[in-house]
Amino acid sequence: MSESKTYSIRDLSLEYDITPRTLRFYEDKGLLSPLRRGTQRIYDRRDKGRLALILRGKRLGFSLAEIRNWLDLYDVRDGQVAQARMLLDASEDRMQALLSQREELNQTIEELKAQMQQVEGWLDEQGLAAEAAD
Amino acid sequence: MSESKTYSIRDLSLEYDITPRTLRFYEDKGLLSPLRRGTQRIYDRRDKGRLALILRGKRLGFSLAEIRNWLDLYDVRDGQVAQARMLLDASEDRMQALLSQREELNQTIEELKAQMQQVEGWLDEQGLAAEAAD
DNA sequence: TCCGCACTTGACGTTTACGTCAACGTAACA
DNA sequence: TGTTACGTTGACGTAAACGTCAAGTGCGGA
Repeated sequence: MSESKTYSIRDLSLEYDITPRTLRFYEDKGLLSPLRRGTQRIYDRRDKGRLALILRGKRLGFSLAEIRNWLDLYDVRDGQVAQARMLLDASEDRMQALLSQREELNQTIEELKAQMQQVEGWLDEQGLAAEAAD
Repeated sequence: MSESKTYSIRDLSLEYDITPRTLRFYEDKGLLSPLRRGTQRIYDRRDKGRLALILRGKRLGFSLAEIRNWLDLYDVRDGQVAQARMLLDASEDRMQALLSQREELNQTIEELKAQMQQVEGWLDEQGLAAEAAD
């Protein structure tokens, strides 16, 4: 039973709410490379995983070019030690980028929180003033 | 002494490492509206603050259109209570977006960390095997 | 007064990330 | 055996975010 689950282009486009065009575009850019059954694309579990990574990368604001460079970091490979070292180095670079993005995100969140509290405080004052006017 | 600090287009482009073209583009899109001294743009402290927010928004992956909608949330305004309520509602929406982005970012970080540990583990095994071969 | 340099406004070009046809193949189903 | 649905490959279109000229304006210094 090596009946591994596979997906048509429509399956994936429905599940992830993207168009088939998008999937073909990602393939064209070297982000995906599904098998073919005749002329038709047939995606497997690995393709699906990569697609999920791609879409999350996009939501985090990375370009397809950056994402393509990083996708391999998630492929467990059977390379040599030297390859593994380079992989680790690249991973550390990406980790740094992610951490600094988290820093900026945290700052943005804190600042917005402060702004909101300020407006809330002002609203409370107005409420109290209205009460006092009774 | 209301000598508030101001900046030329070049000042800001150098400080934030963007081109003057970019600053004019942002103005065209309604993100900035510096004063004019004759025909020249003259940016003040508030403009500079907005620019910093714009650039951070970009680094976090938001479009200029989104950023424009959110910039006003950071302007302390002298509006009515109804205005303040709408402001708070909009702020909460944005806060939700930021929090869920942080969630995705954290997941990405955790997954990459796991991958890295896996590769490190493999490297250690190789090291031990080499030692044992002595 | 003239030079040079920074600034200005168009206008068109470019890259990224797809959308949108057109024209065709194929596979299942009544 | 049609026809209906889904799939394919081009080819061209488009929105966002600028880059890159071109041609003119204004101003402080020799």
